[in-house]
Amino acid sequence: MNSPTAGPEIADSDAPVSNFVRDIIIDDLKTNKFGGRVHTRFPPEPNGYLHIGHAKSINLNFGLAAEFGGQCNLRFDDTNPSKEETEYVDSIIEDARWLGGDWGDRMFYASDYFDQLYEWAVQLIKAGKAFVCDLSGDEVRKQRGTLTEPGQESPYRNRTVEESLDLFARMKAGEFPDGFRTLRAKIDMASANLNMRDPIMYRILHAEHHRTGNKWCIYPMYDFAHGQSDSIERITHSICTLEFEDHRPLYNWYIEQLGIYHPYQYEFDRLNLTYTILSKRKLLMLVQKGLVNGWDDPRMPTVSGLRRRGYTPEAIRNFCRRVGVSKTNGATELSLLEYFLREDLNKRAARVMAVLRPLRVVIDNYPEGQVEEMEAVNNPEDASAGTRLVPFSRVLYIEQDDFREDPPKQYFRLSRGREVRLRYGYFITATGVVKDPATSEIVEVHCTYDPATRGGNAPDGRRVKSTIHWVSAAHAIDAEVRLYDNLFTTENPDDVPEGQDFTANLNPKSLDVVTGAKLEPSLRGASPSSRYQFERLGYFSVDPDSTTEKPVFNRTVALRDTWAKIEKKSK
RNA sequence: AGGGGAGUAGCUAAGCCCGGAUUAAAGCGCUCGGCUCUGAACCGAGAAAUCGAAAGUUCGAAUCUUUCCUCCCCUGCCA
Repeated sequence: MNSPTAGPEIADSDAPVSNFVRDIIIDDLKTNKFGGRVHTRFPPEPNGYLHIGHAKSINLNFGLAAEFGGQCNLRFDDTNPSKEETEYVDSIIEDARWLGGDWGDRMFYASDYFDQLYEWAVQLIKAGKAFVCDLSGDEVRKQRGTLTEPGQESPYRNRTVEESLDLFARMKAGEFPDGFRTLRAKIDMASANLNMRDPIMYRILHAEHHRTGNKWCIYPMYDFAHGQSDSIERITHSICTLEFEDHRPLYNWYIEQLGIYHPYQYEFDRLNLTYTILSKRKLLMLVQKGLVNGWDDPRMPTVSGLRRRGYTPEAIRNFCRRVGVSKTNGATELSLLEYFLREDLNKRAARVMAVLRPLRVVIDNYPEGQVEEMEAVNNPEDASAGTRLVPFSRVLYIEQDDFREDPPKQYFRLSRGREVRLRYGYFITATGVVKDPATSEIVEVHCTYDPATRGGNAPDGRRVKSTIHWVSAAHAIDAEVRLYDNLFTTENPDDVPEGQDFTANLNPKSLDVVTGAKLEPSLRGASPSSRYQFERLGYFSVDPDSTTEKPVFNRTVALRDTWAKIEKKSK
């Protein structure tokens, strides 16, 4: 039985998990580096939907702010109008909020700062730290050098401040076509860090921006926008992923040259999950090619997909906390995520009986036309969930898997001559089967019941080895149930033979639509997105496609299945 | 000698900065047992780590030094 009070292990599970970013913050608080402030930000680019990797970042950034009494902003990194759309910002807001992100009124856009960024660019030109470059994209690439060789300085590098100022103003005024000129920082073409080889600050892009419309035809690069945005928002700890480590010197350079408030960047490892792809580009490809049914397909690792699948924000949050934050790149096992899902659902999901693949059971000695209402516990983990009544009658459905004509050893369920318990019902014993003469498939099982075992207990104390679930045929609701399996068949979907891509590892059996499922009548009118445990099967939630006439359930995750393991081993 | 990161049980990951108080945490996974009207949950036990390798410093090294190995990131006018 579960204890009603929070035990030590529950307190432990809420305790913050030590990580290096947190340690840095604790240090900074100790040395009063930011006057006791902790201010983070979650900075998605609105060019795709959020996925569970972003959830890790959200959890880190908002979690750290909350733990130390600070704040966390939501900021859209929207400096590239050609890839960004309002559909994405809407979904990001919804998803980040669903995950528990609370940014108060601090929702910003890098595009809010375009005017300021432009002024800062002018400031750097005036200081001789930036210049307008007339080189084409190809030429810039050629002159950049390689990993082992230094680059060459642009012939425009030493043009006068006045000329650069004039040209930059004309870039802004729209006098030049896309890609015709750029504004570049004057740093060091010989730097071993490619990001420091006179990086481009602004490029010409005659594209409509989702927020600023046609006001601008020059847009700042990420590097010239991100740190300054952090600075404007007085961010203390700017936490990003590992691939930006190389950018940190540039992040610092801009801030130092500008002489503005200095936030500090720290990098952590992005989340990888086995059997899962977490790349916006690849996820977008799955959507665009119709390999899944949209961003919120329940097989997708997107936040909207997980939500539709039936995940809870708490489960995701606990997972993120447990997975930790470090700088090692590896892949977390999907089973860890599923563990936290089941842990949460076990506490909150009402139990209910549903039969996915029905097999008719006729109880020969049960009075025809009789119906009894059996009392069933809604949630053994939560006494306050109460009980409900489930109708019992002469003809029932049980799971096809729960009857075997030739039971293997260790199979405890129903077979001819064996007695099992119908949960909250009666003990029944199988007496015979009816087969389809054409296919010799079992279509019906005949049983007898023991009237003394009503409710599921034998007064003589005799035991059965198994309890199975059932639904009264006359009272059952028909439903569609969608069973999901991993979207990919391999732990690392990117592990493919030469010349193929990750789609080669797509699991053809990732979706199994069961149309003839039978549900107990209490499920009638179950509200959208509500969650249940179908006893002995798993956790299920109502899909948005569901209607009163045609209920649709998603299997969120199956229950752990020891029998499946035993069966597999004996094969 | 391009630069930047990382290597602790199957996975994730504490500890490393400030060497000894840890028998090198913990969770997941795995194995076994108990309990049970869900083969679930729960409870208990267990296996599992030459701390990437080697050498050095030291009374003492996962922690300090050196060398080596492996993996990841960087040559977008993407973020």
